[in-house]
Amino acid sequence: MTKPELPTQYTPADVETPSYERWVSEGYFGADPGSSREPYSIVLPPPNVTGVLHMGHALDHSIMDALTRRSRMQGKETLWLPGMDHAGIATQNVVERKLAAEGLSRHDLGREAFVERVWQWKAESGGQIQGQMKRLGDGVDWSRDRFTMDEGLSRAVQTIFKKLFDDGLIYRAERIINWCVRCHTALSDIEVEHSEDEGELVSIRYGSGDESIVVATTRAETMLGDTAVAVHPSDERYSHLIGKTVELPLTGRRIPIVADEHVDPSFGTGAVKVTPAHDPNDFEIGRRHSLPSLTIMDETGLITAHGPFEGLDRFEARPAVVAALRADGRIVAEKRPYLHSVGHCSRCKTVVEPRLSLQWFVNVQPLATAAGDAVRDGRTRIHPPELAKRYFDWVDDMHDWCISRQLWWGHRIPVWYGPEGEVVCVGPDEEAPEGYVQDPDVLDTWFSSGLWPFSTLGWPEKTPELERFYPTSVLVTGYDILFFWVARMMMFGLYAMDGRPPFRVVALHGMVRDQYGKKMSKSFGNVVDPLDWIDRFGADATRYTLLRGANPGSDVAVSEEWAAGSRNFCNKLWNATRFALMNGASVGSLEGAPLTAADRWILSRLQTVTGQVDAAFDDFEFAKVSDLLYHFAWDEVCDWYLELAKVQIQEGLEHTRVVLGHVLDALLRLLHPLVPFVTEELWRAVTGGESVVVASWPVVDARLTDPGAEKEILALQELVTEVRRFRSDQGLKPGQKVAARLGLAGTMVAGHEAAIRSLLRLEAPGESFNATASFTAAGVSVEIDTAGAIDVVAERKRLEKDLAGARKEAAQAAGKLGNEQFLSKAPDDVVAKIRARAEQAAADIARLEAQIAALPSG
RNA sequence: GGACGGUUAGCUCAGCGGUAGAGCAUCCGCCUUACAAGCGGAGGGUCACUGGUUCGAACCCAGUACCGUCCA
Repeated sequence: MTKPELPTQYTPADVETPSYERWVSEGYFGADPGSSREPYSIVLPPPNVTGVLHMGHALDHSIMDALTRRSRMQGKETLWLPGMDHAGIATQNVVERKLAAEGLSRHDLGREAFVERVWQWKAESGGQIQGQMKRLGDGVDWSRDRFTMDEGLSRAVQTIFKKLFDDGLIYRAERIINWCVRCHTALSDIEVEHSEDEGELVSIRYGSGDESIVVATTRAETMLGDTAVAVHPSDERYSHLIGKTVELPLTGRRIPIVADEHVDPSFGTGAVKVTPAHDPNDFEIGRRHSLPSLTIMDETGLITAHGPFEGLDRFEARPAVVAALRADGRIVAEKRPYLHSVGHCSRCKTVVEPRLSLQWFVNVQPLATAAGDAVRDGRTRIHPPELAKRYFDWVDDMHDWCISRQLWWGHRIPVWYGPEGEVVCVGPDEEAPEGYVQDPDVLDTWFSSGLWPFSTLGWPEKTPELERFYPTSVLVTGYDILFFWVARMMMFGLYAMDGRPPFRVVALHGMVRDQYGKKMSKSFGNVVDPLDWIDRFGADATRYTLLRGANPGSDVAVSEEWAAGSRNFCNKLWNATRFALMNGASVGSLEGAPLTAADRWILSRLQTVTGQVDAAFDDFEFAKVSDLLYHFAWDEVCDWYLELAKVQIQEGLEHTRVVLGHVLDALLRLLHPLVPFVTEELWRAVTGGESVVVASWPVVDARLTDPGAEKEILALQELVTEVRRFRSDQGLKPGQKVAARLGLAGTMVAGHEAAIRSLLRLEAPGESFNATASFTAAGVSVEIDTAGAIDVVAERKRLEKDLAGARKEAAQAAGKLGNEQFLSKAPDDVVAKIRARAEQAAADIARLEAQIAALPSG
């Protein structure tokens, strides 16, 4: 077949989109549950329907793509299943903002029309990330694309809700929950982000005279809702007050002083105000002492009742209350600014308000225990294992999960209320009784994404997909969401699938950071857009940059320079292949070919590298995989073998073309999972094959391992490097040819004269040959006619540096060998190694001293 | 306050008991017919600190300091 002439530079934009489209249209990424091959499956952590691709996704996806592409090449029936979640709060916010621009609120539309609007938004502008995933090259099975609000997945949600409800694991209760006054909804603990913020600490005197007590608070306005003051029962300072009442300032109410074990007597004054309706700890104290709960704030954060404060926002009420207390002489101390931990809504960053509210909860205790046990007994392996402790810390101390959200976009809670207060949970295909009204709330988005590993495979139906691909082989995600999302999938998976966990392995990666290891943030201005890199450097370079830094569980620092470096690497592959093709490289049988030492060396190295790459892949060591292949490709294939091959081709060794083809074929296949586009282009050119996507993964051929050839080429490299150093020190231009006499007879590199002369640009000595410099390198005596006086100073410097190195070496070795303890206690092979080193050093010293002595003076 | 991780070349990181490594950056020299997105060469580190274990410690142990992350 004819092979296309390649341009001198790789242009990713020319090949990426057509390649991707061809892969999809050929159906390479489709998974067949009916196949008899070994299954391998990964579900994509569903991005938000509102989301766009960021570097975190790019890393996550590059890893999954590398794993599934390799698995596919290994002949496994590989499923990588894509999809999105409906992102309740985020999506509702987006659509509400659009409505606001039209001067409308969701209430103007009503629930049904609003939800219709959200679907319309999704159809028009949701899921941008899917197009971006294609740019990155994600080999997902698009025919199995799922969305958490789809009919099937909604059915899964309703099914598991009903099951949990019937098992008594879902209940409704009035509790203190995290309330976002902007999103107007409850949040679970994990949707709250804590930060150290500046606030104030105000100490307030309650009561008067002997019967007064000082409490401190950072939320002064909540005193309006206080229903007690609590002290520790054994705190002698206050024992006389326990059981009495004090007057609550500004309100005229009298509130009791109660004794509670949970009060820390060493904190502040040792007395705490108790606001059961607005603080989780106070709520518990209130429960223990049967205190009333007074709600003093509405759901938008405005103070309700209490005279002058009515209608004030909580942050306006705070100074107003403090001012009123001050006027009343109640303020004992004020600390401002006062640093303390404040919770914020993870979606909109508004300060979260603890609020007493009637909500639905999952009793997680039995589920969390099972989730912990699955990892403890090894059914699911967390990688790297150090992170398992964090997982245990989380699942072993999990609080009940608040799952109701006061939103319209999401899975509506399948609970209906009857006219007499009846409560029924309605399963799929069931009808609520006539006259019943459905709960208005929807479920937390995590409730549906917690079902992802099996709802996407068709659960609750017993589908072939579920049978074949569950449990999934590996979950790839960042360690930052190990606690909530992973734990939730584990809980639901074990619960729904008869104790079978959803993944065999959880492989965790870190966060993507900038070149100084700083977190990427909009406010810091160091955010890199992966699409910008894909445009400028190519998808392969973007992926390679991320994978090259991806050590298990640790963060990845990236910069533009490294992306450029990755692009350069792709270009190197391009040009190496171009060279090979220009020289007729092709795949074929090596059987019976007159392989040279160089051929046997590169083939041997290929086996070693293949084995190392496999091991690293199996351990999710993507940085190592990348590094191994980078060095093999660049340093060994390009820098050495191609140069040696030039000589062989010139000598008419035809089989060299096959060796070139063989090595490139394997190298490109090994690299394909990391850099799919450039390898596809080149592999097709070299082999004429259909696609590297469906090519087989290289396997180690132990027969090609050749330690003898490796040693021989190592010696050759040593010699060439030494002579290059001499040339460089002597200011001989790389391209400048000089005459040299080489004492190769009897050395390990005796058969490589042509290669040595070619690599070093050394001509055979002519009649006028006059050695102006001579030295020994790798056991070979080298005499060079530099066609003029040599730079004696440079030469002396070079030799003396080597001599100093050899002397240091000799001293170190002698030190060890002179130590009785070392000789008697160190293993024999170590002692032998040191002895050999001492002998080598001694020989080097003698040789170098002689060379220095032989230098012309001056 | 608790837990975990980190501290190795200018930057980002490997190495985890037997001669300190890589990429990028730096310096010098080269357009040598695959590649200047390249080629050849060079410089650069009391492996945070203090003790301990060991014939031998960047590596194991203890403590200290600083940084980071999560939880409270």
